Amino acid sequence: MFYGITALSLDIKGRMTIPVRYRDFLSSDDKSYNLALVESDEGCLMLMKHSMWLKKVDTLMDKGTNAEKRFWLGLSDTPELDKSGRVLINSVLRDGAAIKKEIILLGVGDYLEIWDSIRLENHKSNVMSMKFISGENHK
Amino acid sequence: MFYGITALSLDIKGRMTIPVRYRDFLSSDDKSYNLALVESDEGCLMLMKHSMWLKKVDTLMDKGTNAEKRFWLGLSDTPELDKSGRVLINSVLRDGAAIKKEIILLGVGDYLEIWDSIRLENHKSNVMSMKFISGENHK
DNA sequence: CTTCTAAAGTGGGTTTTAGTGCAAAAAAGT
DNA sequence: ACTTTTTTGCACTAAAACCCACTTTAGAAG
Repeated sequence: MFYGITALSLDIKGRMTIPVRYRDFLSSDDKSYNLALVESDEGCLMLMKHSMWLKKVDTLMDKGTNAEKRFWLGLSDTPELDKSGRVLINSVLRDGAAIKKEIILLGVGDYLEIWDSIRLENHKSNVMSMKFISGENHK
Repeated sequence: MFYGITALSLDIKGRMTIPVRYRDFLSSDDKSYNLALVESDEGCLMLMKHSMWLKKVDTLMDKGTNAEKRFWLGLSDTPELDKSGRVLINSVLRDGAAIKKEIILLGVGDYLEIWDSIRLENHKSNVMSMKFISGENHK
């Protein structure tokens, strides 16, 4: 299971070094280093095992909506870890999630979220102010 | 149960010495020194037993929202006490809670809160003014 | 259709920084 | 004054950032 927060930076070519503690898990199921990268509708990218992505895609082919297929099939990529443990983040997906150089990697159970560090800060303060406005402690 | 207030300081690498009176409790359940550190939405970090964190996480994996998982899984870390009774506070979490060097540790029942000393002062005066504005004692 | 060029992608080596452990020094408590 | 606890400093290690050179691709020009 993925959890934890890590600050990382992309190199000039848009590659990200995956923290060592995640590498085994990401590659465990089929001995290869195949990954999948999908654009989330919350403003980040999701990084997961290729096998997990495939399972999701299979079920969508059966009974998925167009919109779901567009996300999981269209807005995706299946990169690999290189020998140094790096992944190239497709430039289109990078732009889609406003990812520049400084990023935050969040483990959220089955997958990892890749956030532009500034965008995550904004997301956090949005969530907090939402809570404040609707919470029972207000007024 | 945790209670009480302690002032302490982080070393240059961001490590905090846990007061001795807390150490046994923090490590009692499974003989190991596993802890969990989660970013609170109130501006501090929560430090708790690893087992407590795990219980929360397990329930979230079942029926938690994305936002909740992002919080409890993503904005977390599971550090250990070293032989000197210190914990490394992850640099990203440190930044998230604006923690610099001087910190205040608050025991709040099941867990400990780690506050940047200045931020806690601000928090206290904010809470007081909020109460003044909205409370029944006003005017 | 072929060649040239620029950009994107790949691979590897080096430097820098973060993390860890140990131990001395300082501070606090008895 | 002595013991316990916390702070500080230093040395070593491992991970990630950085840098540079090579390869492949795609598009433009002849």
